[in-house]
Amino acid sequence: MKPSIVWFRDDLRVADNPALRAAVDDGEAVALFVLDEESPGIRPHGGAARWWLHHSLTALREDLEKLGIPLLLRRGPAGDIVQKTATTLGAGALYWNRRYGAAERAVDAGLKTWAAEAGLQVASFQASLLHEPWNVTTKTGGQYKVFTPFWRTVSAQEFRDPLAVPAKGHGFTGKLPASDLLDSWQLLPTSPDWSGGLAEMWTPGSAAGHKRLAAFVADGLDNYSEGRNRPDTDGSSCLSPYLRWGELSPFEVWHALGSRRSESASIYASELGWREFCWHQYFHNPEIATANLRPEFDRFPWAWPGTNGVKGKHPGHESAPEEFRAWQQGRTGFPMVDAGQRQLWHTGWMHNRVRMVAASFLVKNLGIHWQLGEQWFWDTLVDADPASNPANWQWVAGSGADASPFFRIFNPEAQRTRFDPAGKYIARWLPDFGTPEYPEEIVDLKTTRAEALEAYKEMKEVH
DNA sequence: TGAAATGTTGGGGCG
DNA sequence: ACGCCCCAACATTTC
Repeated sequence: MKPSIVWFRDDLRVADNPALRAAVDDGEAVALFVLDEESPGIRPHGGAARWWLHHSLTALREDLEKLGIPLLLRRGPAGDIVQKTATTLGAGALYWNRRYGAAERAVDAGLKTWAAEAGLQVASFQASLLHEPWNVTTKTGGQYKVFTPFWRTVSAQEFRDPLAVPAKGHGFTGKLPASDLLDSWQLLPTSPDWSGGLAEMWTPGSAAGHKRLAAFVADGLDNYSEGRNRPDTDGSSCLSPYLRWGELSPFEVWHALGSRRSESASIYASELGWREFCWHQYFHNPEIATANLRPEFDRFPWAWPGTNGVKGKHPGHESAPEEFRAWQQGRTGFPMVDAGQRQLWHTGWMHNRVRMVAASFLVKNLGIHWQLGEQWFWDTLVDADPASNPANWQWVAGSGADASPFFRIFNPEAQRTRFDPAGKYIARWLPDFGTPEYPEEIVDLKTTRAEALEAYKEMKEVH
């Protein structure tokens, strides 16, 4: 009896895992994870993501061990590695859950062709999205560009319930090919080890994800419509990293909401909808992290255009690179922005409302291209994925599909009064606020706002 | 999932 | 009682 390989990617869980289920149903299963930093077009993980991945793989290995299924770790270009591993092992079948980036799909398609020629059974499954992007189209057959009609259509459709954890006793017990030691990948930071704050806030792994989900449904969901806006409370679900790494599936999360139809439950459900919407945009626009979805933004006169060759210089922003560093390090002199950046640096996560404020400030008050902000978040967030992170940055910048209008400019001070009225959030993350050490405001909100609107007008005027 | 500028309204003080 | 002014409070428009 030949073993089946289940190739894990962004689905680091044993529950609700159709690929794992297929492998187990076949007979004996071997799990494989490939750290692929070489295949062209696949974005290498950021620092915070590497930390999460290390611990997530440790947790996955334990969960698989309970089922008796061994986990092989290999590093290199996934196409070659999977092929070699399957050959060495003498595997009879190859299963995985689908991914949606163009480069990833190219690797997967190549392997499907190879497996079919080599006589292996091969199948892929839907696991990371509630709705496959190619199954969601407007009446005229195009992709949805506006969230509301997208969500109206999609949330009315049926989808499966989550699958149970497979029974144990289906693990492969024969001789295994060599596996890397997880430590040899050096995913954890050293000299310095900056991960202490991440470990304080997070427990990666599927078990912790399920625990967090249950706690949120019990304690946080009913107040979510208010709570999600308040960085001074625990109103966020904090499920994003678990969804990003597939430690929770969206089917499980949806299922956990049950039949609740409260306003808060609907708002939370629509956040899952935004996640789907971002992934669908990524599927249709593989270059979403580098190309404006609205091409007119290619002409936007950024003070600091980033790396995509956008021309232009806007008066008053000569020192943008230093301002960018101030933004990254949380010393802009605007407490809402600075507290957010310090929370991010410390925990690998930033409250969603504060993300919007910090992003708006970078793009509209500092005039710095959204790509630079996107790259910073990519490197520092534990929940950044290649779809949601760029899609949300383009949403803030106004260059996205169903984006916020450019002239919707957040005032970080007004946001602070509205959403952190007692100053609890600021006090938590900015111990130096109110002392002589706290930096001066690096720009004037009123004039930079006016300059941003002027730049936007300039972009619109060019033909 | 804004904010600022501009417009409108209506109550109170006052001659 | 009336007109006038002031100015919050709210509504609408604009960016």
